[in-house]
Amino acid sequence: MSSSPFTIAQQRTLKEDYLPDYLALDSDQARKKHLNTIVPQILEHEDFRGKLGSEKTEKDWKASIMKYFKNRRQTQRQQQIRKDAGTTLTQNLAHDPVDCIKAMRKAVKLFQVLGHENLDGQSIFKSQNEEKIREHATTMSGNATANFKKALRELWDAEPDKASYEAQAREYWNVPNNQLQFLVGASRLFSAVCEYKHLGKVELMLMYTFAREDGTCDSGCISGHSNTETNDFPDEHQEAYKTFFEVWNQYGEKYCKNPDPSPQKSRFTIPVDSTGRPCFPDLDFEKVTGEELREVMAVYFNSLWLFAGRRGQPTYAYIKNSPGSFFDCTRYKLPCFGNPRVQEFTRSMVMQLAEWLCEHSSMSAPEPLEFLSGQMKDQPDDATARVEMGGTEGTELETGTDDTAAGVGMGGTEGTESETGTTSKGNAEAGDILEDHASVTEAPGDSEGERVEPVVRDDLCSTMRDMVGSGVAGDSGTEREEENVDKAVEEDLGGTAMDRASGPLGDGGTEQEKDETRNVVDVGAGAVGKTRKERRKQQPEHASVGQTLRRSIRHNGAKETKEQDTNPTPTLPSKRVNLNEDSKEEPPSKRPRNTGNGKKSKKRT
DNA sequence: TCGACTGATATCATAAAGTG
DNA sequence: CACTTTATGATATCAGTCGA
Repeated sequence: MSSSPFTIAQQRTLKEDYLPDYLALDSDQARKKHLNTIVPQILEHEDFRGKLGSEKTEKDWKASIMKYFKNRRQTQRQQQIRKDAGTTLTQNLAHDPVDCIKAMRKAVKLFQVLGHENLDGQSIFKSQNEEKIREHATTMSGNATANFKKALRELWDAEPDKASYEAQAREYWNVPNNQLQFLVGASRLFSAVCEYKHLGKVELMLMYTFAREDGTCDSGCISGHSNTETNDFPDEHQEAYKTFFEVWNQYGEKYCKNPDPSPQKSRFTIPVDSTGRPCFPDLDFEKVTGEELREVMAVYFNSLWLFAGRRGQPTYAYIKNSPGSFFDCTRYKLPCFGNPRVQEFTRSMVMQLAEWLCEHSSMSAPEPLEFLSGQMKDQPDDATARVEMGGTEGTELETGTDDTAAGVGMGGTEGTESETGTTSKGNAEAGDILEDHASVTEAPGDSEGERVEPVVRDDLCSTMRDMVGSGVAGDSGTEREEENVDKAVEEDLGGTAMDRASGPLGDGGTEQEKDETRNVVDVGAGAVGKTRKERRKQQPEHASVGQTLRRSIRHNGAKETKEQDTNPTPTLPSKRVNLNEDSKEEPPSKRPRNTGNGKKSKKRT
């Protein structure tokens, strides 16, 4: 019954053209008189005349129209009553302890960005094949809910191309986004803590500085107020804040700034043949150290992997277990295979494989090794696989700003992580993102190769003000713009992940030179990363109210910036509580209370 | 044991129509 | 006209299952 008898256009006409005047009248008599005037007009309106269904007589339609207005009047009245009676109640909702507790719990999860939800190939597979899995589940006996998991397991086990899913999973993993998530979480937590009132009246402000791999720092603050009406400190004391901010920036940069991110060029290069296929370089094994050999090999496989149109990095484990799925075993009889960066792949195995590659996969070889094409084959520009690799790990390969770049989202090699602990490039920063909607004029895409995931969501119900500096601390403090993040660019959430594993040295990926004509791959000769599997993904959450984020993106020492890539990554697997959904949520104070009537949940949008 | 995921169910706001 | 009833949509919550 809630479905309107009128079409969308008719509803719009009623609502926009006629309703305001009707509701503006202040007496029943005036409304009645007005109604008698407008109903005939409406029936003659181009959206209505001849467009009202035959299921009702004209008299009935006239009654429906009148009813529409009367119902609206009734709704207006009830809302007014509610408002009058519950002004304080509404206020209290913002401070509802239960809501606050919930917010805090969610925030805690957010802070556990690194500790939740191992996002792996299977979860990607699940998200992309939900229907298929569901169908499969229905064919099984027993509990449907439980069957979903069984079905998933079965289909996943049977999936021949797990590697591509694994590669995709790696893309959802990067530090900049973790930083954003941290801010979202902090913002929400501050709000919840302040509103919970367990601390009584409270004012909070968190100053932060994040380091970016391109040498810049990203500073800002988060505020929380027990009274949401309270101004942020930076607003109320702009000069003082500006002064403080300068000092803070100096402090933050002192301790957060990363070492020179310039790439370390290697003395080795990965040659590329006329078709763009990377070939194994001719090496003098007498002059190559074991570590260098591993590195060269790793980069070579990365290049080859990308050349095949695959994403991420080679999934060595899967390749090893199912070589036939990844290359033509009849043509290429590798003596052994494994991740050259891990010690489990022994020195002798590395040598064995290197010798084989030198013989069978060099520029002079008739049939150099080639991976079977992956699902990215249709993506342009990846033939040369972003071959510029200044640094060490394959991470450099993914520095392309273009989402179509094959080398997207490569963290460390599978099971590999930088031992430097420094995060990789991909400065798809919250700031960048948020700056978009904060209307900051200064181009924020301050890092190259950044993989900007437009993960802006409106879940940051706080306001975010960016302070974009260009080397002068706090120099733009007055440029703050406040804008409800609800209005923020909301893109595909796919990119909430980030590469965690970074190149051991240099992270030269930031130095990507997109010279498509280059036909060699510079191989960084950095140290081999240690193995450690840490692929995790944070659960997106929404921020709550009552606090403000201010950020300052500092570009000190940043190299030439590139246009931020706004292409969303492949869609992040939709979750029951996903960002999109969450992001639609309004702050408790504004959010309409839960509605529902016991019907089955409909597919969420 | 706990957290995550699922489908099922409960709750509430809203809109259209019915009733006195 | 005011109020009630009915239907629907959206979201929260619950219980069962699985895996770490």
